[in-house]
Amino acid sequence: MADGWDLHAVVSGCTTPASSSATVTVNCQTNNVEDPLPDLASLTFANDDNTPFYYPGFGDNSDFECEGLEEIYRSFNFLKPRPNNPCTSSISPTQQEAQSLPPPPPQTMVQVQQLITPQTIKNSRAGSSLALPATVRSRRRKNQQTKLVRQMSHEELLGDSWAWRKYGQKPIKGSPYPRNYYRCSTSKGCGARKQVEKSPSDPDIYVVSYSGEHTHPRPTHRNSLAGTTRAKFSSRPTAAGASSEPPSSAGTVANPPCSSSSPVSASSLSPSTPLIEGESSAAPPENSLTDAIEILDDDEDDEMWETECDEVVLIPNTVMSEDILKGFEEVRRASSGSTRFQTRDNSLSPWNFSAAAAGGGGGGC
DNA sequence: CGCCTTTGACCGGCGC
DNA sequence: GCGCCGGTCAAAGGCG
Repeated sequence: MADGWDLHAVVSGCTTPASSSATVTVNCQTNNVEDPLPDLASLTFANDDNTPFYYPGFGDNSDFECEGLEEIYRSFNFLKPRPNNPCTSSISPTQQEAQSLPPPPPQTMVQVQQLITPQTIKNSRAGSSLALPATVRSRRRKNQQTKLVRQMSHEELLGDSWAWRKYGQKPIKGSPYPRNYYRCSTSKGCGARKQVEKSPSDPDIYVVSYSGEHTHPRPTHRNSLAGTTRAKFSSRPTAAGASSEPPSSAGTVANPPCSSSSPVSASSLSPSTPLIEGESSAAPPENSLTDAIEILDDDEDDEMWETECDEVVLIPNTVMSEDILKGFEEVRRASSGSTRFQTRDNSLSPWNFSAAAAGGGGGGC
């Protein structure tokens, strides 16, 4: 999908009126930011609740023009409420400049369609098809699904404290990488879901889509270690064997393509990441992606830039063990050189991201 | 034993 | 109406 991977998603009806229809655009500026430090500097990392991250440009409802998106982000624990701060008050000069500039090129953006209808709400609230008999599966209309789409780095994918379970993987037409599907496994009946796929335009970036709502508090630790470490290398071809990614451990492990979509298995993380909120929030990733967010009215595409909410959102890296970091290094070395790769213990390979993917961005709303 | 990943099949939405 | 495509299910097998 490369440059054209516009993702149509619907922001879960967490807080948006059922009659609303909007598009959320996440503009990943990461690759365009020469110096991410200013962005990081504008961040504050409090830890007084379960939302360890604070993102500039979000928080103050009175000034925040993208309230809907803010809520979405909040619901996903991407944001932390802040006392007061207008959209522009905390952004760096670089970001301000970006705001004053015309919309970035399409290839740097992810457009998320938000078409919330009563049916959408109904479906999402219903909790998902899981509760339905196999013969009465609830399949929401694709365009009506509410999603929050973000682009993340490997590190960011690692920093998700939610527990995710992979339930599917599909090759996506037009994309060399498969899309992986995860649902929250922290609590039964939790409707939070997550999709992770690798950006064709930048193998180091992952496109993560969140949908649904968490029906439980953010876990302080991952509750399951079982089946998280898969040391064996599977030669089994994946449906999307098109992946050009380095065979990740996981990849190799189970699906290279998969790895492609998500570098680290949440599960693989589980055992080694205690998820200390404070700690995680205090250490922004060097490669944090900087995203500009825009709320767009789907019915008024011509006015897509009208809201001018290109707020920069930084998703700081959370917890990453040394092993994982080392694993990344190994993966990168391997990917740049040989075609065959194996991590020291297989289980920590950044490419083994099944759940990690899940881990990616911090859970659905 | 419980939870995980993998993966083919199934199903429904959507475009033509 | 048909076929493509994406999302989900569920069986099988693995790991701690």
